[in-house]
Amino acid sequence: MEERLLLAVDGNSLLYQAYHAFYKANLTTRDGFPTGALKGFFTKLLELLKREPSHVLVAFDVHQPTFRHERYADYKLGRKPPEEDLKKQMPVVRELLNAMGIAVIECPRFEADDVLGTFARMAEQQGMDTLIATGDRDSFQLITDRTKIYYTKNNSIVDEAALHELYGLEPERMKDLKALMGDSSDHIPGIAGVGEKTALKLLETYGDLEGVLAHASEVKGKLGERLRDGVEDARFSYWLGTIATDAPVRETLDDCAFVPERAANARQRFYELELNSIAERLAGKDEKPEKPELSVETVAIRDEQGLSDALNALSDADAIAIVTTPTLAFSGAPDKAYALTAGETLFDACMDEDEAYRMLGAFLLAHGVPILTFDAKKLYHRCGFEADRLPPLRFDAMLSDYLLNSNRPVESFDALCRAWLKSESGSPAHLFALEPKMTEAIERNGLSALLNDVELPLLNVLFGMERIGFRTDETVLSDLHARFSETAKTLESHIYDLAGERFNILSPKQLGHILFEKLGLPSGKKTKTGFSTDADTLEAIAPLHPIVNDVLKFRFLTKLDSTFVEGLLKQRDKNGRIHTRFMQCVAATGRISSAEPNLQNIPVRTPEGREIRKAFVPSEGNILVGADYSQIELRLLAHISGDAGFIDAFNSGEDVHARTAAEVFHVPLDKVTSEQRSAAKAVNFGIVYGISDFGLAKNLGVSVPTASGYIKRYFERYPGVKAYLHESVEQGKANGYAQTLFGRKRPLPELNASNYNVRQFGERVAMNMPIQGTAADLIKIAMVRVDRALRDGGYQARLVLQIHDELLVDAPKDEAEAVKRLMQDCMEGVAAFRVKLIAEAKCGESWYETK
DNA sequence: GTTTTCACG
DNA sequence: ACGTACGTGAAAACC
Repeated sequence: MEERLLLAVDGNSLLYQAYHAFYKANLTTRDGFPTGALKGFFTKLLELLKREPSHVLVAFDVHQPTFRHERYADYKLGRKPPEEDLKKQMPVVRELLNAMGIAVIECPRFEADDVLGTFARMAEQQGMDTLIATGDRDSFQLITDRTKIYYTKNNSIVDEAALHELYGLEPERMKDLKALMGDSSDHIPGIAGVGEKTALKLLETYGDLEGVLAHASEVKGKLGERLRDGVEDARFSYWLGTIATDAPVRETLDDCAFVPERAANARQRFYELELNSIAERLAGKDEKPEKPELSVETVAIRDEQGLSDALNALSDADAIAIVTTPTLAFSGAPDKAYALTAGETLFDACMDEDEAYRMLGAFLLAHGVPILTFDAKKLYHRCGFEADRLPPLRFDAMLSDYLLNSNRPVESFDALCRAWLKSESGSPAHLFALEPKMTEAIERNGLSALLNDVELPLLNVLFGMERIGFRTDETVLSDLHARFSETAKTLESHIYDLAGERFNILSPKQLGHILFEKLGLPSGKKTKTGFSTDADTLEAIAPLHPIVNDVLKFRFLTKLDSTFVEGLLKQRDKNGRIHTRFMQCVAATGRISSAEPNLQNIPVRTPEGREIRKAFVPSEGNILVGADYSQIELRLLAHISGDAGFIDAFNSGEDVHARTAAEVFHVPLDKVTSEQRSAAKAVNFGIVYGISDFGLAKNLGVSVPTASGYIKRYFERYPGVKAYLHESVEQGKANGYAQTLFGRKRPLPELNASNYNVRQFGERVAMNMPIQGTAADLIKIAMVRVDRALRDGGYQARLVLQIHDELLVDAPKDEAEAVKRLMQDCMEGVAAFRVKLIAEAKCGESWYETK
């Protein structure tokens, strides 16, 4: 007959032991969920399962008073509640056991060892052997010829013979031993003054407890006295120390039947808990485990000592991988990581994060160790680095991902890991796996130069610009605020008078109601929620009612005031400087964007708005130097299309829009009217945006056929441009992406859309991206060169702002002229095209003056 | 959280 | 017959 074995595990005992064994390892998941006890528990359990038991059960105490409590209220009062993070793991143990198909047995009012005893006897009656796994010596009383103890404290098997060797006692007499000596940890009193030695001696002499008590009068001296006084205590202790073998359990042995194949069901859950070593051991014999790319163990850092230990452990690492979300975490090797645990977990003893970054930063600079990270610029800020002393950056996953798919703005490191690895969590250790994968993709797509020579150096430049900030003049801003808000207030009451009631002018809904319903003005286009009230619509009806211009003016002034004046005042630091964030991985074309605040949309087109630029001033004793490219996108269009006529239009050195007008309208250059020039300018821009007659008509305020005629004549005059635009779309369709001269790519999934409008959009993107994107590449390269030239030349001057085709440098006055020339040279010399690149530079006491 | 409007290139 | 310029970010209203 087949050998049958019951493995009965004391869940509480094993879990406590596992918890304390792994406590020092600070094992957690990436999110900070503690997993040390789980790891210890299941490692041991798996070891036990190697004995191939036919039946397995894990018994737990029920968190209710046991029947012994009821009679002895003080019993075990001294026992501490489980620590917080052990508590968190308790339900997970049950969940995992259930997933493995292992019986979890609890018996109300009985303890785990009572359940073990009960099942051991049940097994014996069925002729089965039992192995009880526990770290509790009390269980030794359960030993029989069929029941052995696996003593987890020293991994030994205790059977009758072993027990005899240890104590010289039969299993049954273990209860007697305890009744005499007591057990402080279990609050079993025993007989005062009787320890293990004495108790063993007494039992040797008199056989059992009753024998000892019966002969107490024969014992001389102090000991005899104690025995006689302790009869009650001893008998009560005997009762307390007796493990039940008849607990009213509902489960039967059949419920404990164990099917090893079923245990593999829990594998996924173990992976989720990042207990990969256990998950792998659970794999069935034949099947290949569906293993994540990496198996990482995360060590929690709770305090400065922990951090400094972790850093010490990495002092010889070749590279350090760092992520900053959800908390700081780093790694020196693919299989191990360290993470600051969030404050609410684990005793609330999380160290101050800023201090952690300072310590990490100091370590990185001291060791000069290359780093791998996700968003290095953010990391530099958090570490408090200076732009002239940065650690070597080996890999920035955010930048690489952006170059590989500019259509998909990078949301998070977690999302990136999900996309590139089969991993649920964003462990810093995963960067070691991402680097080769993404670098290979970068190389395969011809993006290495763009990454290494443009984006990575630019990252440092942008960091410096963000860190230094742009000085602002509070007086200018508060004066403007006073002016704008006062004028707005006057307009507001004027509007209320004209409307005959008060309402929220800024609410399109309420404004629409007043204008189009109450005043009966003709409504133009509609939005999905109602009447449109945008500037175009209102300008069209302005002559019909005086309220309209007031509304436009009111909206204009409140926009300037709230978005810019007030917005900027809120963002000034204690030195009056504004630190924008340059977003390097947002725009699909490769441009940089600016946020919090956006310094790339400070007004310039209107006189009132332009005033705001007077608030942007150089540092004390300095001057601002501004330099901007002239018509860079159109020049690129000329170069890329190779259209001889268009190239001539630029190289003639004349006003390109006027020149275009002359050619398209067949008039001498000096006879071009301002309307003709505007039309030509609009067509030029339209080309860059991916022309459509409708869009041009709308922009110029002419009929669609008229606009269509302009485009037709433009293409007749510049056939190379027309061919280029056609070619761009064809290339886009063939490749699935558009690209710049420097190889930057933008995927064009829109070209395959079933929706006509989406496809049209894709075509315009295909036409626009190479131009806008190449211009973005050019100024990025120019920025790297300007920054390098300033540093290499020993200048104090520093870049402070980029606005797509314009750069601003904050320079000491005595450097102004040199910096001006340097900027112009760097910008114009960034590439040699068939059309010369022109950059114009100008100094000023404020940004207002540098135009 | 989404929509509308509008500032810039 | 369709509904349209390209690329951004921020404030306020609205739901």
